[in-house]
Amino acid sequence: MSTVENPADKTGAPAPVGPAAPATLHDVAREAGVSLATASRSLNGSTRRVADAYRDRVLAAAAKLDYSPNLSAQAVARGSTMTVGLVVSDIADPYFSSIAAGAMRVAEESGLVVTMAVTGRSPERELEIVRTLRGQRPRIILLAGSRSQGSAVRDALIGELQSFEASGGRVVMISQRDLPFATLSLDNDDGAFELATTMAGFGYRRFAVIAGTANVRTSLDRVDGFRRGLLAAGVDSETVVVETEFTRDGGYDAGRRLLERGLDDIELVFAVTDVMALGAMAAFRESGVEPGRDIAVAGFDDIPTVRDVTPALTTVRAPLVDIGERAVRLALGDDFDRASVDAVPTTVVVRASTPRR
Amino acid sequence: MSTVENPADKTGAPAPVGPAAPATLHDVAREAGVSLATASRSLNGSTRRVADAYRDRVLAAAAKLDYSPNLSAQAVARGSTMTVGLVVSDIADPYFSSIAAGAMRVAEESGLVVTMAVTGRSPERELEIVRTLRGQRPRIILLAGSRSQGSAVRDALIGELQSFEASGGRVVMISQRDLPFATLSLDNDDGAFELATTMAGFGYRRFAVIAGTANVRTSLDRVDGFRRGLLAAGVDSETVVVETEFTRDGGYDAGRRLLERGLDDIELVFAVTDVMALGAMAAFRESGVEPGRDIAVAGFDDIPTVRDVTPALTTVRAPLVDIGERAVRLALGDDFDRASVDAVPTTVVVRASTPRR
DNA sequence: TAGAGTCTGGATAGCGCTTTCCCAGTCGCT
DNA sequence: AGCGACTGGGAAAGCGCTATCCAGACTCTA
Repeated sequence: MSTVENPADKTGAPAPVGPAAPATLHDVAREAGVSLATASRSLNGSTRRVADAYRDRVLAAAAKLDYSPNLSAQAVARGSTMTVGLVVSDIADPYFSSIAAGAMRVAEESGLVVTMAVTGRSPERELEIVRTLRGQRPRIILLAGSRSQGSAVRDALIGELQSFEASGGRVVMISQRDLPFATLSLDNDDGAFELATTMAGFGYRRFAVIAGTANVRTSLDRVDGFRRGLLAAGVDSETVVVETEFTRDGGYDAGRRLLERGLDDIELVFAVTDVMALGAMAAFRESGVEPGRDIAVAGFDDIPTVRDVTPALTTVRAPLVDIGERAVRLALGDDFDRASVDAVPTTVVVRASTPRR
Repeated sequence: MSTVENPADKTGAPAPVGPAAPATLHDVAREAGVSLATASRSLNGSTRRVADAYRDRVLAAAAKLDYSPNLSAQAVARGSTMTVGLVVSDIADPYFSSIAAGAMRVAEESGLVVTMAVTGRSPERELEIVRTLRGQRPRIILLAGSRSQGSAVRDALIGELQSFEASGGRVVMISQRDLPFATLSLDNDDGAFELATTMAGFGYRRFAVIAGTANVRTSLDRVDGFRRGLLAAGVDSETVVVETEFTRDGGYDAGRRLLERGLDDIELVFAVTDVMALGAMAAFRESGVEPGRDIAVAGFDDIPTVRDVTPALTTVRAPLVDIGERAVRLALGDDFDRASVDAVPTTVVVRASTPRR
């Protein structure tokens, strides 16, 4: 904002007009012929009343000068901001964008500004992001899709977040329930359990699971829940597990690996996320194995698109938007408890990809 | 950040320990036994050198106190920020989340912090968002999916953005090319044109178009381009146009309306966005009209999921992530031209939803 | 050995805003 | 008339930080 200011320029040549600095509150006050204090009080709801005559003059001056209060300056003066930091793994992933949509909705509703960052699933990047986020002094930091099992980076992240909390910030983790912060998690275990029993009830007996990499809690919980469900349903056959990336292409890749291995002894493939299931279905179909007919497929999350694919995907519905909303409401609550662990219930949604046998 | 500070409390009762204010640079300087200036110089790359002995002491003190620079204060002192404001219609929509992903990637690459806001497709909301965004004094404001044809709100929006530019900010519009700002648009017209001629080449002669509401430029361009293409290909039959919301459900609704009207004289339905096409396909299928067999369907954008639906959707590929990246690169460029209008080329992608006749 | 440069710390004046604190004016009472 | 209790404007002290300016300590050259 370096303004070229050269009142002594008498050359007649047009002064190189740099960007004019935006009007300050001072400018408004001068224009209105009132003090700084009065201008400030008029333009934001302070506790103090301002006589209408004065206020109108200030408002008019502000409009005339196109005044826009400098939020950074306000933050400094007030010692607090109206910001919430949202960090997700990948905003193009419907899982995260749905959560983000919910979070942003209630944040904006509450007059909060959302600053968002993407980790690309890198713990180092996540740490770095939280560091700079902390510099913003947000009211809330929301972490969705965090991951980092017992590493130095993880400890640093925890430390960073704890410092943040120590200075009055609030952090909410979404679906990473083994970090020492308020957590809003899906009922991954139960959802997968119920999916398994339901599928067993449909007559399926032999399963494969497409899982995420082992350091991701969400994946572990879903796999475990599924296994428990099978056990509970009396399924005793071995379940094949394939590990892969948490993306559509990861699922595709896992699908290919299953194909190579041979699908003869597998009746149903459970992918721990819908996007992975989608990828796997694509791989199957590409090889002439028709999902829903030759092999059943189920996912988890119920992202919007899975009802529009063919066959429509059986999955476990996670109220993603709702989770985003709840996360910020939780953080905003008067009775915020930094140790609370809420699990949002999930429900099995049966669709055409898993016909009864 | 109201800290309870009561050193005189001798009651023995544990002082109600409010959140401790985060360490300030002042604290660090004191801890390190140096001046504020030296501390500041050590902790950010200032032009001035500071002797290693001093710097190390400062760094150690900062680490010990868990210091995190207050970005707002820096912004105020420096008179500039490292922020970019990104406003989209709906972050859960893959169209926008892809653009956002691209934009965020290069923003973070450049050390910029992204603050994002969602308009929900409301012009009023958009205006309000831009107002508060301006208060952040971001370096850049990126508007994706803006809409507002000739209203008072539109004028206010333009005014707001112009004030922003006047004070050195940069604004880039994505795919809303008739606002007086630098614009990065898709080659909507050409893409639709080519889709039309390709489809005519496949033997289709009778078309329906699912369009967005009339005040959205992108929709208009796509419809016009499609019409021009048909004309150029010598198609002379009347094209049915249905207007609807820019969402999956809007598409579904339009599909239903087409079904009610009767599909006998229609061979191919072109929806101006993929999400709308997806909705329409769902409606068709629900009524026993099989897309790709009983009726051809084509979309626009090539969002990730459309290759995974069945039949895979013929569409016009828009390099969405790329657009997001280019938008912020454009804004960051030394040779930024606030009047530039770039159109990103699109390519027709033929898939199973539009078999040759 | 002076005089002119360089370095590099420290003091300090802001940045744009909020929020005490002070004070003059007005009101309602006795 | 006299006096406490409001009201509401203005001066000014910060908020946490940067950047300018100054001063002392060195290093060079002539």
